[in-house]
Amino acid sequence: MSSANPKQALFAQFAAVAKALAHEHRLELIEHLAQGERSVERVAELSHVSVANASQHLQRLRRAGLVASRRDGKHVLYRLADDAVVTLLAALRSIAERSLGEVEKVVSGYFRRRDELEPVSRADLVRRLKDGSVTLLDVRPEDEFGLGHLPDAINIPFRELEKRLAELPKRREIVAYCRGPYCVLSFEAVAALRQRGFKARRLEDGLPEWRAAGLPVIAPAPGRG
Amino acid sequence: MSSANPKQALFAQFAAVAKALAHEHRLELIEHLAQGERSVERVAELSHVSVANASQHLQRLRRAGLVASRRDGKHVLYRLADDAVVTLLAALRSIAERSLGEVEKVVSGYFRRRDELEPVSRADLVRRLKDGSVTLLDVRPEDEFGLGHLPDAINIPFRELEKRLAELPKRREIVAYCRGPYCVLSFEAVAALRQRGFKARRLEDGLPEWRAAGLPVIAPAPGRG
DNA sequence: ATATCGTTCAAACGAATAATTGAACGATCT
DNA sequence: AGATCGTTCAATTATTCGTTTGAACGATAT
Repeated sequence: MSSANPKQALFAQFAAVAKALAHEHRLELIEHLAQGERSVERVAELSHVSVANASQHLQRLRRAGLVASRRDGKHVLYRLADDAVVTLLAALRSIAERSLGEVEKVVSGYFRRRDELEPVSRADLVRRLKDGSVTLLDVRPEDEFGLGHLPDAINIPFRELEKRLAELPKRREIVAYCRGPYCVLSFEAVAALRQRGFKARRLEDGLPEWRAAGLPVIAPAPGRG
Repeated sequence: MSSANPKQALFAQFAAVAKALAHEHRLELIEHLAQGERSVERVAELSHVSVANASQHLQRLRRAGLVASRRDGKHVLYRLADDAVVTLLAALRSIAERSLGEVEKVVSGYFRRRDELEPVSRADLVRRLKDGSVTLLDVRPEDEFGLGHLPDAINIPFRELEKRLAELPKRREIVAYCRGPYCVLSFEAVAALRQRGFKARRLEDGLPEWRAAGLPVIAPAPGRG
């Protein structure tokens, strides 16, 4: 009987955050911002929406406290306000995966034979990096690598992978990672590497999850900040 | 370049779950269902909405895979589809607390002097229960206790607390819990008990969080199921 | 200053969502 | 069968949300 009014206010605030997440474009914007700071124009382009539209969605996210922004010359750079946002997205994903059969289908259909590729967990990777028994490969585009990457990772964007196979060890196991659980780059990379006779596996997570877990990330050189 | 279409579908599914959460009434309905199975009429009453309205909200939640329902005679009983829903709500709460200043104010204002009451963590409680050094007190209404409660807990609804102080130990520490982090019952109970000279603290979480963590819960007698 | 470029604002329209009402449905009891 | 009670459905209205358009703003660069 006690908590009528303030409780309402509380739920209203929680709902405000949920509302901010409740649009596919905004979720995609967040995923891109999870890779690092981005200008409005850039995320608009990555998400295939108009600049004006992206701008409004980003402002909505900012009002909800999910992202923050700063000005850098002509550009306004947006970023996640908090790594906990990645955790929230992971929880959302977990529910969607568990309860919605369709997602399962999409995942297992498009991200083919997911299990066959035996993903490596974060904890495993940490161990293997310590004893030096793996080579860590970041297959994202060069600019995203520049915005932050895992320690000891080498960067060969997926598109250049075939040309640059010589840079990779033939015997040692290779662990590839990219943006996150639903980014296809590392799937494709592992498949390609295996076909060429390399020993390759995927990291289960991407950079944002790694960072959200509090593990060290090589930050960008503080150039234009 | 690779993941245009299926990615969209994925984000659309995630957004569907977020949309289901994006209404304060639905969040409140979920909180009540987190206590255990409830009829439409009952959650409508608890949430102060009309039955028809609650029914529609509940169906929306069901479509999103967040809750499930079954028929029991005249009644339709709803429950959470998955304990992971509690985890998702916790993530939502954590973001809202961190990023929205207003929630902080509400919390520290209404749930007064939260820190002074030194909440007990789940892990702590498990340890203390093992060595038998605490009495565990459930201050929720009797019917909610009946729908599920922590092992070894005794039930004294908050409204009866003053009348039934004799049932509580004077020396041993008492740990009180209720519905969850934003339920006031345990705050009030601890304050009241301390004023009477009892040694009392709050459990940090409520029943739903306990259950979601995979810890054992005394289930209701399978009477009308 | 003027031009240019990235971002935001304001207005407008169509689409989706929420709450209310009263009727319909389903199960139980007499 | 008929009555009753809890739940759902269908239709309505008010409100909110999403996208587009074109203008306005702010920070360079010439």
